Amino acid sequence: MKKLPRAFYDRDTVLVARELLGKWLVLRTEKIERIGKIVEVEAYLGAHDLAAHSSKGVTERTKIMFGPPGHAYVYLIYGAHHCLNVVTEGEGNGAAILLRAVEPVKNILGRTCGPGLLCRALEIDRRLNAHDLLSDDFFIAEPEAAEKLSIVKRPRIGVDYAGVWAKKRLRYYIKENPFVSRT
DNA sequence: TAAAGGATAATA
DNA sequence: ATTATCCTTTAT
Repeated sequence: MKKLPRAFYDRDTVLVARELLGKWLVLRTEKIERIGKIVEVEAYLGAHDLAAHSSKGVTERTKIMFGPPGHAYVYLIYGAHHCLNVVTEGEGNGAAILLRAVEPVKNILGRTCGPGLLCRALEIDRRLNAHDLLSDDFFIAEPEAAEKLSIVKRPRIGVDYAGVWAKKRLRYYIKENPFVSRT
């Protein structure tokens, strides 16, 4: 299992988002290793993207998005659910990719369709905020057997307030994969 | 379709 | 200190 290098994240966010599909999200705790295959993501392009948290500038919460690429940005939404993002591009850009769904590969609890459930299934919470994805207990890896993927582009979800940005097709998922949250 | 839930950021 | 807001889920 090959861990993705820092350089993988330090590129155009849309490109990284598309290439993240089919990769393995690996999370190790003391006793157990959980693996989920990424099947659905959304790209958040940075401070100019009104749908992204970083569009409001650097704050206590969003400063991780402006940090170096290859880090996890985990936040609590609606007081009840966690969302996992991956920081991309260079420092100061504020770009990130939201992981919306994974397909269970190993030791996954329950359903994983949707950002909140994904985090619940992998037992992700704010303790993993700002975690380095090049660490040994939480990272993204190249799958052992690369498969050919059909990728579908769709508008993002839950961002109607973002004006023209709400219509941009920055959500990507693997075609006909039963684990994507909505089609 | 609407309410829940808690942290966050803006206002004071 | 108080309030509006929120990249969702679940239940009615």
